[in-house]
Amino acid sequence: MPELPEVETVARGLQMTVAGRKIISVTLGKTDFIDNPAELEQQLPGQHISRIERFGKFMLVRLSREADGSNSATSGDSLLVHLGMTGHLSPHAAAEPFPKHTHVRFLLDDGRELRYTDARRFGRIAYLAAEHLLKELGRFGADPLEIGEAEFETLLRSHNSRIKALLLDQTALRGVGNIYADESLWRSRIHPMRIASNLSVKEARTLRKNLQAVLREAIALRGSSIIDFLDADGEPGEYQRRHRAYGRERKPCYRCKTGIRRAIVAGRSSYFCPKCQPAPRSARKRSKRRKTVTHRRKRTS
DNA sequence: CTCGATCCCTGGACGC
DNA sequence: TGCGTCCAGGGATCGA
Repeated sequence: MPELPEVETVARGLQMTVAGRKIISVTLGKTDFIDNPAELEQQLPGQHISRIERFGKFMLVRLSREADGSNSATSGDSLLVHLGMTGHLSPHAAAEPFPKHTHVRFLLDDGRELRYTDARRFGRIAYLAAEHLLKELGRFGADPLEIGEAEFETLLRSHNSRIKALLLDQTALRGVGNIYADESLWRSRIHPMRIASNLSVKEARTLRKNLQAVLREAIALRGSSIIDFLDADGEPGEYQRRHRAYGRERKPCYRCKTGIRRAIVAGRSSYFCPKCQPAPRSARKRSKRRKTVTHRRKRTS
């Protein structure tokens, strides 16, 4: 499940291996996850890949009509690529047979093919001219690695949603997904159902620090390989070995040995330590009768 | 504004 | 061995 660290890893790999190459042709398979497939076929051949960067969970393939994309002669057009859950983008020898679920093949001028494979097709590819790109990118929130303390504080204060939901909201912060949300909350001892605006100043600082630390450490280890994430060289990441909460249901908390719990928050599995990350009152089972019946009973299970 | 539900999609795990 | 069922989850969308 590619989140910020995994996408960063792939983008860096591609920057090393395919930046500067010219796209000769484009071959499409299934296109229901592509915004404008015909435009890919029309616009891409002849353009150069000037640079590959990460933007949230997107990869941004910057294109140029010139061989040297170093200056602003770049067309400004870009390919926006989201890996969804199971997307892969990596170069291969063009002669190598391509696997099932290979939906886009960019033939490069050095005999290789940049291939996009995605079994579930939860990903997205869009060819965007400069103006549309800016508009598209404008929908997203701050980069979690760049956001400052004051801005983070303001963000939390202005949302009454659960902190987990806020972390996952790409229009609030771009790039955080389920794994790193849970990991940063565990480190910060904050329950995923806490209301963002209710966090103390100290908690907000702690959370921002831990979120950034988790993301940086994960990038250094080339991401987490949970299901089938592989970097651009086809190598798995190592960060899954460092997970302290995510995927550890019933396993002992690394701090207090209490069994890690799993609950659905913001529609996603959320893992947390019930002792280190105390639940807010608002997280108690919501009953439609709660307004009138204020009884409390012993915790069940 | 915020929530949950639903859908998209396929493969892997699991039970029988 | 094979089949049915459930689950994973990023994101869009819709109704409450």
